[in-house]
Amino acid sequence: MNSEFTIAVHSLVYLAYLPERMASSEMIAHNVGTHSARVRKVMSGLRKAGYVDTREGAGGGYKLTMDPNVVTLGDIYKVMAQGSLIPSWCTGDPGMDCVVGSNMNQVMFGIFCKAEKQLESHFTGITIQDVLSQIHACG
Amino acid sequence: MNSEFTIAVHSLVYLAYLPERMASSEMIAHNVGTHSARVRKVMSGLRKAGYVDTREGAGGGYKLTMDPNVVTLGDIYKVMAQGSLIPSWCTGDPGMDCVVGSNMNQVMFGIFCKAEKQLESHFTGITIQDVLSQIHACG
DNA sequence: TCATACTGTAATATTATCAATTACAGTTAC
DNA sequence: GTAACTGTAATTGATAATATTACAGTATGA
Repeated sequence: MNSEFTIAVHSLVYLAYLPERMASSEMIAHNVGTHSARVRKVMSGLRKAGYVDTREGAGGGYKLTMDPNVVTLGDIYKVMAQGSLIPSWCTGDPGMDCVVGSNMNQVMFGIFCKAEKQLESHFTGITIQDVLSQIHACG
Repeated sequence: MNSEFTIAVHSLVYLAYLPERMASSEMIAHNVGTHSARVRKVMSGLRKAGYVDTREGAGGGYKLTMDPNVVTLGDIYKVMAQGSLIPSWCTGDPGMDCVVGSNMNQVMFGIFCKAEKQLESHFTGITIQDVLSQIHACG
């Protein structure tokens, strides 16, 4: 699984947790446990998808624009990690003589696609606020 | 996703397809599109789990022992790729001061575990015979 | 207007993971 | 005894993930 998805979720939950709902890449990176450049890349994707606002320059940073009760992990998955379940490595070869060898690729692809849809719908059942609530329940 | 799972499924479907339900690692490797040593490693796991029988020596190879209508991809997943959905890379750090940073790891782990259970149950709904039937339907 | 504090992005290094390859001991059939 | 297999591990090579560095662009405030 793509770790950018996890970083994105963590960042959004962190923003939702902050009273101002705003933080710099440096602050987020420290909370997530990675480097600010990586956070900026992930946040750039979230901005393009409309989940955060960016302000460049001094005092700038990222601000959550969406309602944490509305945005789901499914939304984030679609933006950051869609297709991550399907293996890049495929077996068989369509040019083969054998029915099994020549069609396995296609059949497995179909199976993985369905699996991915189910995974997505699982994530769609969890909002950013849900994650934050679970975190508070940990304490 | 671990490609050993795909190799295992392909191998079992291939065995189920053969009239004798038997083949050497060389034959399987050719059909799958990888090397015999890799096939042997995967088949070794399937043997330990009881899905195939092995015969060493000349004229040996692997033989399907289970009913293709009974063995599911879920069974194979459990043996070959369990846990593959959970990212190895984790965000946050339990020793942190911030509630979010210190608990995110645990919460995300729980979410991924549930996701994995659903994935498993998706695979459990598909038998080796189902895959073979889908392949025949391709022609 | 200049220094400062940010984002955006790309390039490069560094690891980690995955897969191919090789090797060889052990086993069975003939 | 030889040939054809499996079992397993070690090594190499390829690819992907992550960290690091760098710097141009932009806003803020003295």
